[in-house]
Amino acid sequence: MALALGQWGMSDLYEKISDLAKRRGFFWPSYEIYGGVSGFYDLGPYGVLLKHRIVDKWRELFVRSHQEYVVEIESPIIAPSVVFEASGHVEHFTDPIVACKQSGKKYRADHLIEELLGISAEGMSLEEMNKLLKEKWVRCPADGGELGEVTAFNLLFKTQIGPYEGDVGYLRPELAQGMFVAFKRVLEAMRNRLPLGIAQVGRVGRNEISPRQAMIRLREFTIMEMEYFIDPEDKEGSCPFFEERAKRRLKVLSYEAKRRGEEPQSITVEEAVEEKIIIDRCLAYWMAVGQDFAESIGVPADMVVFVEKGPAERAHYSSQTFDQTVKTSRWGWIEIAGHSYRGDYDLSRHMSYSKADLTVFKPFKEPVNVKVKKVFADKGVLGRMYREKAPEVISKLQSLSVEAVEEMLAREGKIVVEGYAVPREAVKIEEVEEKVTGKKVVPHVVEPSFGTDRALYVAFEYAYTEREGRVILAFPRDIAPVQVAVFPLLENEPALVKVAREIYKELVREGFQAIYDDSGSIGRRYARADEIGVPAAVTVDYRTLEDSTVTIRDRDSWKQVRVKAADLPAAIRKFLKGAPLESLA
RNA sequence: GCGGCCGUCGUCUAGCCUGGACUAGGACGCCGGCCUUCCAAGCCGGAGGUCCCGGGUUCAAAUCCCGGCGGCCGCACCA
Repeated sequence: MALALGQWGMSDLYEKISDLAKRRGFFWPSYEIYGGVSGFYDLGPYGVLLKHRIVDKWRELFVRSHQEYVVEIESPIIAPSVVFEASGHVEHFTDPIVACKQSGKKYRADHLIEELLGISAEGMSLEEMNKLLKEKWVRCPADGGELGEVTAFNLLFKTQIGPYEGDVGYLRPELAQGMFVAFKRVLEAMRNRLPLGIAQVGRVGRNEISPRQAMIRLREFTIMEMEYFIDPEDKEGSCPFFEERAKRRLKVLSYEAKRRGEEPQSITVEEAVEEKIIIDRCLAYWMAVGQDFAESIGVPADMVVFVEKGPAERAHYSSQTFDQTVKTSRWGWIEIAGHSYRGDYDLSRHMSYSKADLTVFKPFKEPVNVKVKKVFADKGVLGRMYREKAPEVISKLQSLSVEAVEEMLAREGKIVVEGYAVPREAVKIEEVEEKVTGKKVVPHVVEPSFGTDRALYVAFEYAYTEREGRVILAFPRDIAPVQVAVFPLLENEPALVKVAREIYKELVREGFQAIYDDSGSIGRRYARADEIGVPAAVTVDYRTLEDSTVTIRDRDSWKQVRVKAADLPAAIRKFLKGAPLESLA
């Protein structure tokens, strides 16, 4: 069924899909009547249905089937600037740009430096680039005009919150920060246990400089993402379902192998972890779930490759990232997901910016008694010495570490805190026994993040089939936007039409996404249904009037079976779950 | 952002070079009717076009020129 690639010329398939998508109402460029704005796409009636099914598929695989550990939330698409300052996006999610004062042309400052001066601009600050361009008298390559200041073009969409210009807000470029910011609440609601996955489906915006590639690179799109929080000291316990997919095979291309020019290797999840190709068990496990997801939307197993990103290509927060790529006809291997090990970068940053405690208390199996040295102040002595200043001196003193106090006493025979002298006799260091019931840890995060629109396009590519001059969208049955079509054999036979309409209504009542069609010949209607990928077509014929049976026709084989009309909902349900057509009879 | 190619009913396209007879033609699709006992049959009728947008040249512009927008390809970019 999925012979799609290779069957078509390189750009051929894209053209066909693009036409079909517009013609039948799946997707098209937005704002067409005003000339269009690149980077934005509308989903039409069938496109939305298909997207819902793809999202449901993802939700089933990542959330529902792991519901003991993974929950879904929803957070706003606009955040106050501090959130993206903490996340590093305000600083890092930028390109340096410089404009010619004469022509107004804009250039990437780092590119000018690299091309005109032959100096690598990697890691340079804006000031450094600015200084360098001025020192070397770099002029506009187009007209020799003087260049302005180097500024950072930030890919975040900026807005203001409320009527005050100072209250800058940003449209989120990823969902992750919503989960990090809400982490404490969700953790509490889930009774403070790790591992904890927080998932979300939502729209994000990235103000790309020049987006192209139709639905593949958009300025606004939908992401399906999960932040999976784990105890960094308990890698084994962090992935309790690891065995379920330990033997799952993935095609992986490590950064080192890529540099050596090697091909991706087929390897099991277990082996990839043992051989340290994937640095974390959870990362590997969720990659395997990602593999399942790709296959569930119709991508053949060997058309999915996980490609590791190199140190310079990785995002600022990541210590290992794999792009989950899928082969497409026009754009080659495209990324449908990123799988990142984000460590504790995000939570640590939010802790320092917000001052909130985002650690997780990790109880020991049994409380441990530990002997610790503590600094005690003799309040009597200090009280008499410092009077009303005494409480401050005492608290300062006790905030010092035991080591610092011991060191100072040994060296000077007294302690000086913030200019207050504390004599030796006012300080006591004692060893006390304390009961410790656990410790606080900052969780690490594993993040699988999927682009929904890309998944939708990829599903389209692998579904697109031509047979005998007809187009069939052979989506996996359970993601088909419309599930069942109902036809009377002839359109001008009132008895057939009446029964067919009743059956259609019954199927709608039963919760199916169905269409009714009585226009044109029966063959034409089958063809129409094939073109939007309806897996099952029910036909009411003369025999229906005699014995209340109807035929079900399979989109992919064009074969039919006859079933009792009363059994239709159950039969269709079974069929959509993958039962062979013959088993329905 | 740079360079190349391109932009005509819903879709694909003819016309553009060589301006006028274009009331912009066709095919498919769509809608209505007839016919039809299972795979885009046939017949009849119908709807549907800012010829991407703006400006210029001309008596006259889908057609020539300029600018913009959008698309595709290559380079760059894509935490």
